[in-house]
Amino acid sequence: MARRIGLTLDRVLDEAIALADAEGLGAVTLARLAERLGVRSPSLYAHVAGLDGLQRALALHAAGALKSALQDALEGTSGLDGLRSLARAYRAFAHAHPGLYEATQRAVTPGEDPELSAAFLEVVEVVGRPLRKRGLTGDDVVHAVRALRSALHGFIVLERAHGFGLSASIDESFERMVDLLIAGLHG
Amino acid sequence: MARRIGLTLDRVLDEAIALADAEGLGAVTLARLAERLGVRSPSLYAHVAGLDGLQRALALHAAGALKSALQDALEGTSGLDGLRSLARAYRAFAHAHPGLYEATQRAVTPGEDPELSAAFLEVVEVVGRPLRKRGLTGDDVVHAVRALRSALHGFIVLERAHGFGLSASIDESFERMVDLLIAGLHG
DNA sequence: CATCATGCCTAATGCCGTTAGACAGATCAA
DNA sequence: TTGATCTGTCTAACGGCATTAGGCATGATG
Repeated sequence: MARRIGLTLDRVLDEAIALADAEGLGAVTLARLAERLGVRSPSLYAHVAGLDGLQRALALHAAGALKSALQDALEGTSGLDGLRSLARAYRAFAHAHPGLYEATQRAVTPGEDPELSAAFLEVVEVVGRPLRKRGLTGDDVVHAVRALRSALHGFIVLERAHGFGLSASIDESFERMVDLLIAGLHG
Repeated sequence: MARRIGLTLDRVLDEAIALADAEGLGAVTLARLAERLGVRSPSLYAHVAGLDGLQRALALHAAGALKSALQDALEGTSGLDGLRSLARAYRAFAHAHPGLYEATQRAVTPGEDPELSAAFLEVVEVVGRPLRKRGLTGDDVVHAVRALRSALHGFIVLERAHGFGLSASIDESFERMVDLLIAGLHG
């Protein structure tokens, strides 16, 4: 009976990512994933620590992907351009990989899972880079990064939840918000 | 056998709210709710249209409660004070009623459920009030409200998910972000 | 060729939401 | 008071989900 399918953590993760991006993180269930992989759901436990482990792996992968996207956006820019480019890349990533971006929101209580915490921290560090370049230091950076992340993340969440009912252009709203942030963040 | 418990939509909702605020919206299941109410879960269907209906009712209630809180915060303020008071009230509501605030995030696809859409729109309208008072009109109000909501909502979500790892004061981060927004929003 | 580890399987458990249908108690008409 | 009807709760049952235990064939290893 159909043994040794050749399942692999990477295969499983790839399929999970595809499913998450196509139908949302909530659609990523072990049962559906197994079906897509031509396997029974208990078989997945050989590669992943249950649903929770899968979601954690997704979050880890998502953090790395987001970090890369932001780094790329910063490449060859300077100062204000960098901040704007970063903001656009952030939203572009969320649009291109909605499920992965969702995975980024996984709550991680302080003590547990230092690896995931570190991965998230690396993303935060990249966001802070253009701010430090502009001369911010110490807690000023932290506060500024928090404001930036809040605005970007909030915008994306509201946008995806169809929270912007009125008819004005959402793209323009985003650009204006970024203008506002850049201006306020010592521009 | 134990008939006519006297269950009521309000009783059900109150218990659901208590559960949501105590353990998060995800903990609000028909099974647990029924147990708390001393009833079997199918009995809830006489009062609520399944889990989805319950969540919708929670969202509706939450929108009303948030709107009231924001209106109260605006009472007797003017201009800049109003905006700051509103922002603080927004976060205070999310802290005091985490489950209810979570219910506020229910995604509602444009066409369906006009009643819920209208309820959410009323909250948005209150947020826009101090901006209109300061002379903003037309799309300027819409864009400004979107920026404001994004920042406030994003901050709250990140805060609750323990997304602010570093040690700087979260309260100060919030005040600074509000400063930034007020300054940028034509202050 | 014999052994063993591994990757997949089936079976079973328990939780969940949901539906169908029975029934007791309240309400109301006569 | 009696009897019919309505309604809120119940039990039973189904299907989907995650998860665990245990079996077994295949591939790797000596």
